[in-house]
Amino acid sequence: MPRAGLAPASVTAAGADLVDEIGFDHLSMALLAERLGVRTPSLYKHVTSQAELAHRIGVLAANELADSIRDATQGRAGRDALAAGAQAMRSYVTRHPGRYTAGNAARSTGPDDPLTAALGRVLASWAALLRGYHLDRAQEIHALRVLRSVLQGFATLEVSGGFQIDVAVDDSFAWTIDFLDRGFSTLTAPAPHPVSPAPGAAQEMTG
Amino acid sequence: MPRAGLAPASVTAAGADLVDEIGFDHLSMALLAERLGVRTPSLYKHVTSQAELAHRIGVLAANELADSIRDATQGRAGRDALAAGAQAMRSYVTRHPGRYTAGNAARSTGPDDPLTAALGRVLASWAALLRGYHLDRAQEIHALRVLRSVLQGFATLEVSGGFQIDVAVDDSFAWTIDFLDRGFSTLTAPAPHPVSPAPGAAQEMTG
DNA sequence: CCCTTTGGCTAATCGCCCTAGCTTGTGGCT
DNA sequence: AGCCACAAGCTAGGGCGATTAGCCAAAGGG
Repeated sequence: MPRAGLAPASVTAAGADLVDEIGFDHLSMALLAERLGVRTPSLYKHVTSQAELAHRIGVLAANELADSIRDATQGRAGRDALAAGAQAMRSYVTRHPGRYTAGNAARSTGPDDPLTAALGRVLASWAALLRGYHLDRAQEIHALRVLRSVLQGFATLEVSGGFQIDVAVDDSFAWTIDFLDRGFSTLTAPAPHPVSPAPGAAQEMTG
Repeated sequence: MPRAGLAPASVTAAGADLVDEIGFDHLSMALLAERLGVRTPSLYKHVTSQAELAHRIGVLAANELADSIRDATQGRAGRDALAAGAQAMRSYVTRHPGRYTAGNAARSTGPDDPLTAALGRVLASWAALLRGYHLDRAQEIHALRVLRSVLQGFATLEVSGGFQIDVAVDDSFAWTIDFLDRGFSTLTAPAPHPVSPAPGAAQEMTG
């Protein structure tokens, strides 16, 4: 009987494909084994437990997401970068809902956990993106959290079917990016004393 | 041997308490039975399956959340209402993370499903809250989705430990409400031709 | 060509969801 | 007070999925 030629990475990859098809919470060792043409216990030669498998899928997802965002925002800045990055994330979540869920479910076990680095990459991308808005330090952290909250919430609601009239979801997403961009932009302008507003802000308010 | 005097509602309530303590994904019939001083199969006299139990907990959570938001926003409008409603939700999620997860995991089975009504109540609260900003119809739905996305995302990230420096989470939340309020407020003002900005907006923009 | 390593298999255990069928409180009716 | 129907709890058991133990063969290096 020939061998299947599996490895931790290939098992993880197959698991990632599987959860995207059947949903993260329906992941089972039996199903994955069947998919790989192998008996269930054989998987344990490559992965110590189902929990570890789920964790690996989560790490994979976080890294793929980080790559997507990095690629999408390359060479862009400000509003363009925001739109591209947000769209990249939304598109990734829509195409890989199972992986994304795995990434959310995974919990970092410590600084050496590759998940820590992977999530850090995503976070760094958002932080870099916000740097284009020249916020002061005090607001940066808050803005970052708002951005993460919106994107996470929107993505979660969308894949879980929380938006009933799904016709307009694309519009809502564009509107959301606009909303964020305007919000972040107007943070850079305000001063404690009367000044002439920044051009973008002026157009928003008076025109 | 005396009877335990259980009922569907009391089983659901005990289950809700349980998931808040151990986390929604650790819910088990065995654990709940033990907690109620009863053998596992006895639970099936009151609940048809673990899935149904989880669903009931989700409905309970959605209704409790709707009540909290309604109570918090009573007699308030505009920014006050937004702050109170958002805070009510955040506080509910923080106190009842298991219930909240159950509410998110639950999927409506149809128009007769009480979950549909319960989620509708929450949605209606947010919609009523936004009505105070006098947005045009076209923007209302987008604004509603942004609001839901932010709150859902923030709550999820907070309970899942996604915000590392948890010292400043309260500040970030206040900042977020401010951000939303400013964003929603400036939507009411813009007109296609020069007009004097609304008082609130003017204050924001000019200092 | 042998031998070590290693990936795959079968057999078996454990835990948990759930069903079947018995037993006995409990509340209503006479 | 006594009887009866129903409902709530219990024990026993089936089934499924994760996991472990231990065997056996395939691959690759000497």
